[in-house]
Amino acid sequence: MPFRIKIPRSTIDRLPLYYRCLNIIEEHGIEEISSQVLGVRVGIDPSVIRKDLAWFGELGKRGVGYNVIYLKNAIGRILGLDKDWPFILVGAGKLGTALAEHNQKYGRHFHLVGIFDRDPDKVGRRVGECQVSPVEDMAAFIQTGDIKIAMLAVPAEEAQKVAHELVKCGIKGILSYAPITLSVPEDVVVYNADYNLDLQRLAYYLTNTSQFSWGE
Amino acid sequence: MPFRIKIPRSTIDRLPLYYRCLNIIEEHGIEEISSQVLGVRVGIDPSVIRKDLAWFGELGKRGVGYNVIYLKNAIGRILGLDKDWPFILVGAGKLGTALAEHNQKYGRHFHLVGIFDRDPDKVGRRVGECQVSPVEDMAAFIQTGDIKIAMLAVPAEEAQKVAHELVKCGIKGILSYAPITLSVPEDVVVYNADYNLDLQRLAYYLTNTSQFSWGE
DNA sequence: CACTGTGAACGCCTTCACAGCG
DNA sequence: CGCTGTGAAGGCGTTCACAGTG
Repeated sequence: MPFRIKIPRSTIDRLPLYYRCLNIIEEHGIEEISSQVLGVRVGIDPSVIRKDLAWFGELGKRGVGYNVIYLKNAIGRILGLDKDWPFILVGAGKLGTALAEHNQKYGRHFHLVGIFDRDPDKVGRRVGECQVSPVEDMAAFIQTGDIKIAMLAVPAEEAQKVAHELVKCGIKGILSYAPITLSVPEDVVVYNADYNLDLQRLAYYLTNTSQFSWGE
Repeated sequence: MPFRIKIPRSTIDRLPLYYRCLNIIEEHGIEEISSQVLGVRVGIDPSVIRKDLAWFGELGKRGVGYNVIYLKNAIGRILGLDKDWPFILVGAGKLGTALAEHNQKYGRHFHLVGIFDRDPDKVGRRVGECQVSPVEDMAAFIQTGDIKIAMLAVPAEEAQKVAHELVKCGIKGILSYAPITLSVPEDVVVYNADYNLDLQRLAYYLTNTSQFSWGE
């Protein structure tokens, strides 16, 4: 159910924050929540929340607030979390390995189904619930499995080449831990998870000590 | 050298992208670069780059472009990378451990100087170049070392409590891998590195296949 | 002549205030 | 009466076009 109108990117970026928060609120057994209270929890202005949600219809009840479970599910559907997203990991180094094992705990809607590495020493190793496969098998795997998402945790030098190959195989979304800007076609989405970027942004705010600012 | 005027957050968010790119360009031995060419490399519109840089003075030469090394250093200074940033890691689980070991390779301006964990089994273990210390030692360590940055890689349940403690000890910037929204005072900056957020945002764009969008 | 620096126009997100409903 | 949904106002970053300069 793609949406006709163009939703602001900033809205989309916030939806996962709401979603994450609603999960916790649900666990607390709370059934209704106002944009006010939710706002405090996620650190976002209530009117922003209402505007964000309004893009997708009337999700709340006037005079009452939002039903926690209903809203959570609605946002889930909007984000596309009503289906399962298989994804692969390229690069089974230290970071890649950790990501793979870490994933077990959290990913409810995202399932790591394959790990690939160039290094023959790593191939065959068991990492989390997968076994590392040689990159040569990657293309076929992506295509037969209809995989759309890839995590990229290879060294800078290889990242662009790998990204290019991923795209060629049909990958449409890349979460990249590589410390370079990837060049990809317009219909492919890249998110940058290189944490040095965030550290540097932190450094800026700590250096220029105004009373900024707030996360995400 | 804090800046008087309020620089747009979006500008600050892009500076590390420029910086990262300029490092690579420098390695290629290129000496001058135009906003045009840099724009292609970082995937950002040239006029945005010029506007961003203009906040900090006249960094380029009209008719010529930007001197790569000079610009790199200028951005480095702006971000506060002319000094070293020691930081600590809290949480020596799978992810924390990987981050610690990964850090060796990249961090030029950020140095991991301490790792803390509650679990006695993990305390004493060697991770990267540090040894895991008990959380009880954390407060003293932060204060005597005048540490300002912390990476947070503890389970969701503990994250808020730990964050609170970090702030109390004088931490001003947190890079959080915990899957919750941290509540911190206004003068503390939090960046969210929980990759489930990014995966969900990816899922949105893949579900609502317009010809969006672009990374970072 | 090439490319930066910049004021002005534009467009978009956020803020605000209140109308609409339960 | 409380809180959402929403049009209108405002603020802010981006885009544009060109003046400025080596």
